Amino acid sequence: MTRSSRRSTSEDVARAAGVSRTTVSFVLNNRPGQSIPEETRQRVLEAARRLDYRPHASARTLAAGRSELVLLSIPDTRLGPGTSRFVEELTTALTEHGLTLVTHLAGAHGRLLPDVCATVNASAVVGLSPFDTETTEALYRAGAEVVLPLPDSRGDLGDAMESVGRLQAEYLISQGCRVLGYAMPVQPGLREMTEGRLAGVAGACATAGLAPPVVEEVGLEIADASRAVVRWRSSGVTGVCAYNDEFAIAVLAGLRDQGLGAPGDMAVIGVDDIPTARLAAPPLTTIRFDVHEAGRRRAEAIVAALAGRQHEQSPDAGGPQLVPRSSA
Amino acid sequence: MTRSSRRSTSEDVARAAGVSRTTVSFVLNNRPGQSIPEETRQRVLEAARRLDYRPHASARTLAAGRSELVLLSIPDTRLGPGTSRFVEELTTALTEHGLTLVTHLAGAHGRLLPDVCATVNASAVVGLSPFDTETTEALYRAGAEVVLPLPDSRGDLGDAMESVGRLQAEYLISQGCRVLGYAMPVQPGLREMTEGRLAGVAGACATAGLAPPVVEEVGLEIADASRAVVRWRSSGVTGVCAYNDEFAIAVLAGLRDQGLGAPGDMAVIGVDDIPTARLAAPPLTTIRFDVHEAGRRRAEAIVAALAGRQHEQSPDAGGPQLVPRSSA
DNA sequence: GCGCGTTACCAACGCGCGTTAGTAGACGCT
DNA sequence: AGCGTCTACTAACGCGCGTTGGTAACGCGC
Repeated sequence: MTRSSRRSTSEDVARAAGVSRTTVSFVLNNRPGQSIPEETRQRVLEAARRLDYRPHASARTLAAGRSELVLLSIPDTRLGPGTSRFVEELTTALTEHGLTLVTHLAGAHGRLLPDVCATVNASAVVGLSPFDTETTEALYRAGAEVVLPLPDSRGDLGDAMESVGRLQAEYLISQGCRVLGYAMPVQPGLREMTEGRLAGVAGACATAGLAPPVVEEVGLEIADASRAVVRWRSSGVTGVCAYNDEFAIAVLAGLRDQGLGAPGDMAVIGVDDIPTARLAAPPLTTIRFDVHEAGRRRAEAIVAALAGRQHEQSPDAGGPQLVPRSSA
Repeated sequence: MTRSSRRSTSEDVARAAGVSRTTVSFVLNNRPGQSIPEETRQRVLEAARRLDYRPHASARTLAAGRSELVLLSIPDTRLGPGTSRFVEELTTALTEHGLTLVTHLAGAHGRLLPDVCATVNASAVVGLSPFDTETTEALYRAGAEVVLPLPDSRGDLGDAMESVGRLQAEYLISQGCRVLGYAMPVQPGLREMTEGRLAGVAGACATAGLAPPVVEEVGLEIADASRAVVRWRSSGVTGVCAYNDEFAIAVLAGLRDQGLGAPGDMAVIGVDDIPTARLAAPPLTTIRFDVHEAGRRRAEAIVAALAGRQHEQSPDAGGPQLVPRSSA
């Protein structure tokens, strides 16, 4: 395990190529407006390759005054499968633009977001849901150039959430449900998303001339879900939109616990299309949205903002899709 | 959104406190062996607080020659719920030591690990399973001081995997199963973990004087699992250890598809205790391990290694635990 | 031969910080 | 008074890089 001396610097490359450090910098960042003959250029590139040279991020950041780090803040509430995949996509999409994603789990024990932003010196900070004004201010003060989504804008994610809820409800209604229920997580912290989705459901009900959905808080326990089912039944609910697949599966378990079945006694629809959704009894009807697409778009918004450009969101390409199975 | 001028530097603090930058540095890093009167010390701290000063990470890294960034490499294979939580724990544990975790999803499209290591200038690189010698070399060359786990050592995770498998098998055997099956994911990339766990299961069988487990590849599809169930039945298998809860739930679905049930026709046991495990039909017996503990221990190993100390692993505190429910 | 434009390059500054070497002043002892 | 020691600081260097403001060499027209 020869921990070989030290990494090579642009100085080393310059020496090896027989040019100055400046020239090396010009070549490697292929700076426009410089006249560098092909021969020299090749010599530098070759030397860099041979020495396995990689610019020192901190030095570059310090000199250039901006880093290529993007900080993603995720609420501490156990990140669900949907979020994981989104992070995954965002990471690769940003990588393609030369940016590196650092994810930070915001929570009680961890450091505060602006602190982290300052210590990693991120040039952009991204969240899943909009930051409040105070935090946004603090982030700018901590050195962030770009903060997304901003307090006012709901962010594409917010809108997406609403259309997800709408899609759920519309499908249940199309299947003949006249009274809908909504399975809402007991955990706080998901509120942002929850509210968006619930709003979508309520909207669809209103549009169809139905009463607003009967909201019940549900935990990921059979007993919990079972009680919720009882209450829904007594309210005449025949179709339930769940916050996500995990809660939908809980509702399914609750139904089983009551000796009932989906969709016969109550239709159930989730969100996310997690791997086990198709394995549920009965296989879960759900909403999938193209995280790949979402991650890519978010990444582009970040890149655009960093470049100072205004990024016009491409109009809802790759929106949420219904995945009909047997639970609704 | 007043993007207020610029972040304050130690120079600003020095000016505000009426001392030199050196003194500020001494105070804030409370460097030992310096005699700084309490009065001055307070003046500096107060000024720093008032100016909302936070040292510039890149500058500090550049000067000190080492960063406080730890890079975690995760295989591209969709990170399961277990991994997510581990990352979560590791993040908070490292944060407590003043280190920041950057997670990188290694995969086909992304940049290579040593590249990323160099660009974020990580001082430690951690993986879930040991890196090969070549990669390790490259990481050291990319500037990493600490690479963990090293090629030779299996790492605590490897050992943990084996004991997980053993625990699964021992429980099924204690429940009266004489021929065991193993549900192995079709995806490659999980191989490391899979093999560890399978080895544990095989070991337990051998110890009990039973034949080695009947391995079947399973995908997360009902049809797939159903076929595996048929094959296991024809091999006389009465208990199945699944790679993790998701695959266990698949097996459960496969049993249902064949009109069979657990544990009557075939006992099933998973790993991870994911949220939906208790919601499965029947509720899934599984193995939970204390990720909290694991993350903390890993973090301590990293910190110790960075400090140049040898870290003797505390002997398997917080090992895997059986969570008996009804599927086995 | 001189002036001018172009090409090919480089010295040197500064980013914000940690750190080393050193200094000015107070104090005690001979 | 002179010397040493301790306290309380500070000037200045260098980390590796991007970038500005040059300069030296060369060709070309007159």
